[in-house]
Amino acid sequence: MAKVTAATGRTRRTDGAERQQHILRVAVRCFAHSGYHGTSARDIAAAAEVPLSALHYYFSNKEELFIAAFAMEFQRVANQRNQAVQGIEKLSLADLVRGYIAPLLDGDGENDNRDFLRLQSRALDDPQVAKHVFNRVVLPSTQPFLAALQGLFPKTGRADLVRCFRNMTWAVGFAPIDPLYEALTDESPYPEGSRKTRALIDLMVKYHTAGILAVTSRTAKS
Amino acid sequence: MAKVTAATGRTRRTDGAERQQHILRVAVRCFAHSGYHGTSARDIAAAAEVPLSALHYYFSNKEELFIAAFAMEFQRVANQRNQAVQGIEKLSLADLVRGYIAPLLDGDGENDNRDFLRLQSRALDDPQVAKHVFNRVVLPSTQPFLAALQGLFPKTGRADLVRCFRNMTWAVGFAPIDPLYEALTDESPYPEGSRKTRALIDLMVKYHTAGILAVTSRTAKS
DNA sequence: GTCTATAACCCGATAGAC
DNA sequence: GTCTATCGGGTTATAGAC
Repeated sequence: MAKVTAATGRTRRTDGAERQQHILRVAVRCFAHSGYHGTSARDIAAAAEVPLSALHYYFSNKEELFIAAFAMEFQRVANQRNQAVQGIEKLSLADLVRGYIAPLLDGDGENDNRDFLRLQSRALDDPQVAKHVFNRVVLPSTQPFLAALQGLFPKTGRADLVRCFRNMTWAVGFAPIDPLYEALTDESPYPEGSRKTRALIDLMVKYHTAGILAVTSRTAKS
Repeated sequence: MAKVTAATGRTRRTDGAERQQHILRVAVRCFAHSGYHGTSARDIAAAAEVPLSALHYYFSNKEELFIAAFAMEFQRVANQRNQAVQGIEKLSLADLVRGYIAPLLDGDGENDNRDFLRLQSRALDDPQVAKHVFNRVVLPSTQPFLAALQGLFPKTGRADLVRCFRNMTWAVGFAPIDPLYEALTDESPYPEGSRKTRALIDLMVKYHTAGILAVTSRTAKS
């Protein structure tokens, strides 16, 4: 409603680039909560306290806004991941898996990653959006992990390694936001406190390390 | 558009119950493809070649239509699953995992389960719909599997077993419809032919059996 | 660059004839 | 039970004043 602050009489954010960032951050929250089709541009404009036309000025349409918001959020998490993995010279499988999983589950201290995880699942809402997002943003960032995995298991076919990688991706992506986990255990799926976070990370690392090992150990026939 | 067949001059389906079923089947396809918010009631009516008001006559509103469509599809798959598991007296972990995974991936001969898997992911589109669908339909059907798992690993905490179960669920649910698998391998994520289907089932059984074993083998500390 | 106002269209749901 | 027609309100996107 009120798009003007009492103090200045001007709009909430004065600098253009900063306002653009502000819109993106709000868009992440809105899209993460209600999905692509479930969020209207008006919802985002209202939540960001900017007029609707500002969204179309900075981002040509709703689809581009979603992709920009997703790309920003994905890059933030990818940076955390890169920090976690770099510096380790000779990676073990467990280190590699932990390097992928841990940043997703314990955040960076300031903001947790629930909105990112939800947003990632929301990218599937629309087939065209999903195609753009996966091809432009997600796909390139998978190459380092897959290359490292292939380096550890040179005799395993790439398709099988991709299956393993995606098993891990989907499971970790939904674990902290799983509505059924809550219904089945009466606990939040998102771990509260560093102790529970560490326990969940350890569980996931154990599970997926063992899964990958089981698939790669005998690659030929069943 | 044309809601009337040339031959009879009457609407496409004459019997009421049959028409209701027809609408449900079409709704599954539509919702599976475009999601809850991405599919309009008009889309479904047009695809089913019935007037829009027929949807509101048989199902009071869009949300109930989605839940009915989901419940029908879920029950079909649950029946396949029960057939696969029953008759096995003393289940091994691998049998249990295979009993869960195989029906999802090889269908029942007539129709494959891709629409079901997509529909399942679409149930997350709207928080309220997700709550209804998970609590009313999905949650009760998980009890037999979880109870059997707990029977195999009585010393492991229930929360950890639920984590394992959901790791498997998410991974298997998205493996056959994963857009990134296609982008990374240039192959369809849905296995074509019985040979590839068997290979995928074997891979998934191996992966998740090993994952569950790794988590349950030492339950105390890392 | 930033706003208001509005165009052009689509949505779910229902009234009421048959 | 089944249809057509429509209501009231929502949507994305843009035109045009400032």
